[in-house]
Amino acid sequence: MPGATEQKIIDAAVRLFASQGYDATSVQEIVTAAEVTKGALYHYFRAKDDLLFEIYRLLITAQSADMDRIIELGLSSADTVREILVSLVVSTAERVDETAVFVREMHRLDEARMTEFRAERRRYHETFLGVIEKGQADGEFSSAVPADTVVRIAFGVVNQLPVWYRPDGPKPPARLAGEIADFVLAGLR
Amino acid sequence: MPGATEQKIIDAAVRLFASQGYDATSVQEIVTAAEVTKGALYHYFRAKDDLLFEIYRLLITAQSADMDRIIELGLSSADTVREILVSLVVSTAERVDETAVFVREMHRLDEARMTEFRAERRRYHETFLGVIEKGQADGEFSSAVPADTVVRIAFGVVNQLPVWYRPDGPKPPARLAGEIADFVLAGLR
DNA sequence: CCCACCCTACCGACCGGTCGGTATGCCTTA
DNA sequence: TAAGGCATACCGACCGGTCGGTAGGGTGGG
Repeated sequence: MPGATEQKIIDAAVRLFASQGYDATSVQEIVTAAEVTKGALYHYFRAKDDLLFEIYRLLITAQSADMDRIIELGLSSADTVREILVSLVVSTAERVDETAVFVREMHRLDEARMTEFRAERRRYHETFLGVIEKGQADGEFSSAVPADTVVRIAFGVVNQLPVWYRPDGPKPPARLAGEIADFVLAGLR
Repeated sequence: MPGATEQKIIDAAVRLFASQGYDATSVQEIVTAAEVTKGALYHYFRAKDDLLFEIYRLLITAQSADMDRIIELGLSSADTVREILVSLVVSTAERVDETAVFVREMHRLDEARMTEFRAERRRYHETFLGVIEKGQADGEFSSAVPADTVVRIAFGVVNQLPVWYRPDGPKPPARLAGEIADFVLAGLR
């Protein structure tokens, strides 16, 4: 539960990292945009890359929770896949900047944090994979295309979303999410 | 037709930019890796970001040419889509580093070059879009999901490929490409 | 045949400037 | 009056880019 100053710093960092990149954004720019000073930033964060870590943590925690919640509903495989995709696309559209930073700058994490994140991503990845494999085993989905490729395709669109999605574009996020889910499910028949 | 020294510099730059990012890679690192000196680098390139520009140019030129060549074959919509996807996935797998740099650092181009690249990308994008729309108009493809969403999904996988593809992984590129094409075409029925 | 001349390719010490991070102390609130 | 919650001034490392210089091969006049 970050305080007001902490939150202002993170918000400014996300916005600047998303538009210019991590290295191209100086600490001075961040504090100026957040209307605080360097003293305040280094009071709350030990180093610049703690900001990156915090951004990732917030994003991945929220997404993991969403997926777990959906799976516990115990829907059919098709409905589970649809719900996961829709929730993922909608929540990604709501947080395009965070996602853009995450996708572009993940490799800048140090060894320890990288390992931690890879484990979390892997868990996330394999949960979704499990849903599709179950649907294939039950005969609800076709087995023509291996499940891992389907997962790659699904996450591919989502992670590229910050590249082309614009909040003021013609299609609202919910409609986009529906179209993407339709297409993936069509491919699974 | 770059000379040996020039080529060594570009190769080193691609490798380093892909693994550490553009800003995190110093000119000194590049020349050390390429076994040349700063003098040599600045003899061939006016500035560090000329290297980025050159990397993008090589990549996009090759891919555009591939797509044009396939379209001129005059195959059915389904076969054209399949050929485009297979060629794109295979050529991207062959140049994962270039693609990783392209996807992650494109926003660092200056205004003029950015405009030029957006135009080229748009053309590329719309050519593929045209193929799918034609298939839908002919009744060869379903119109359930709008063509632009399909294009986004297809380019999404390809651009995310550098994140997970490993040349020494279990699936050879051609097989991966086939699976992806199968899935997209299944979604278009 | 040779030597003066030149030109391309390359070298590496150096510079101005910026950046992440720190040291120190004030000031408010409990 | 102690303790967080900041502000300000500053540091040293490093970075992209420059610049005076060199090595060596081609070439043309004598």
